[in-house]
Amino acid sequence: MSVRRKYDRIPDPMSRRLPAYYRMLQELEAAGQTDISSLELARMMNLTDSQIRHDLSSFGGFGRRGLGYNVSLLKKSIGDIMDINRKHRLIVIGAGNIGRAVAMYAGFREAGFEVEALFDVDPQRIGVAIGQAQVYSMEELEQYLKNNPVDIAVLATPVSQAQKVLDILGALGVTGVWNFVPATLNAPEGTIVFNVHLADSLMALSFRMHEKVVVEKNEGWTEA
Amino acid sequence: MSVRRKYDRIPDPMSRRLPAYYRMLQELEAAGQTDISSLELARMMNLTDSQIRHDLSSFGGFGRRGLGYNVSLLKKSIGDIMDINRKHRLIVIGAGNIGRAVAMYAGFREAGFEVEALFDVDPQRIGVAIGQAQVYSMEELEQYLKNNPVDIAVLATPVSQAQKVLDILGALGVTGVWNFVPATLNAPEGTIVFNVHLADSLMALSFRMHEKVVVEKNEGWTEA
DNA sequence: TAGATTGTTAATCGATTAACAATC
DNA sequence: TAGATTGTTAATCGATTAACAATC
Repeated sequence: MSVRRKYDRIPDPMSRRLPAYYRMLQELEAAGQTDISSLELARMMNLTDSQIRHDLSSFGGFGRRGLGYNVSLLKKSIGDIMDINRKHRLIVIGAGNIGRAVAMYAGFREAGFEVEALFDVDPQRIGVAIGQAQVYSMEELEQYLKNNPVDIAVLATPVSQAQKVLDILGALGVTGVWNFVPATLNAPEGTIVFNVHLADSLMALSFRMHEKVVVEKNEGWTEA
Repeated sequence: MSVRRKYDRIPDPMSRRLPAYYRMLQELEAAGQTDISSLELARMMNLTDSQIRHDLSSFGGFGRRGLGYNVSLLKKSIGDIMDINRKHRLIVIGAGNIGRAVAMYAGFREAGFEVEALFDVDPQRIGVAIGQAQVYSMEELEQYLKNNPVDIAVLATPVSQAQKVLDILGALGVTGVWNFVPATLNAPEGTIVFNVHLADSLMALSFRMHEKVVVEKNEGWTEA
């Protein structure tokens, strides 16, 4: 791939915007829009046009001066950057509520992220089919990974087991972990862990709701 | 509450750290640690001690010079700031995979976020019990909200229905929405919407995994 | 008291925005 | 060509880090 990059590592705020660009371009493509300017896109996404041009040009110019960006081409390019224009194979560790919901959520499959197997220690869960996949015993994990290389493991165990399982995954060569366990984990060398702390976002919502009320009730600083 | 605040609106990066502080303090409290310095906390959370002191002092000094911070007091204070030291009543709109998983996830209930009802249009789902709650018809939503004021609505409908339902929620006076629908929605006036785009974080993980490989294979810039 | 560690201000760093030449 | 809009550099803004006086 010949994408120009101006950073050693893309800044985090910018990497968070990439999926948002992609989603918006998907919507535009579905709506049949073929071209878009940075200004239009900015209005729809609550960003500035300047920021959009800055972001996109840092990957190397997907637009045409005077004409704007081609929706399909830009979507394809951003997809390449994120490496999502191919199938990803996932396994899920822990077949509880969260693990099952991830395995059954059709949206991921549509986006090319396919859950191929789940693993659990509970004999009640082993052998059960969840969506397109099946629950295996944790004891089968090592053999499974030898026969079926996976791209990403979804971590959805109880908190008490999470670090141990993460270490095992790292030792077995899994390089990407999508972690739903609300614990502070140490990533094994060579493994990237992306944390989804659902309760955190719920707290953040509570905080903003509360803050809003305080600000409305009492303009200016609240001094101790 | 007499929390000192130095900002009109707490900066977003800082508001993201508040739940992380809270979670870490919970772990420390559970482990029986009574006091902690900004330096220790920084090491455990991969932050700088300076940032921690800066963050905490902006809410108004919970520490004691020479001694550090009291774990329980700090946890309580941050809980007050986020307004999570009380029960929150939730309803879930859409009793599909995600809606059901949220309703059944014990972690939220333990943190004081209680799902009291779900709503759906599918007659097959109506009347079914999910965790501690029950699925009602969407037609019952308005009456339900009149009788049972809720703090937060979880939006987990199909994409096609999301904006319509969000507008209804706004009109019925719901001030906080925790949105799991992967669409770009317009928040009704007076309603705070917190978006959880699960697919986005999966794409972000894919991006970082891909970026890492590129960087390792080829130091320096890749020019077009 | 001496040592430790906070709270706070100033310095630095990095991300966003503004401006405009390049060019379709 | 004239108008539009990108790509890119410079200016600004905001967040993080450093430094150290205050004080437990």
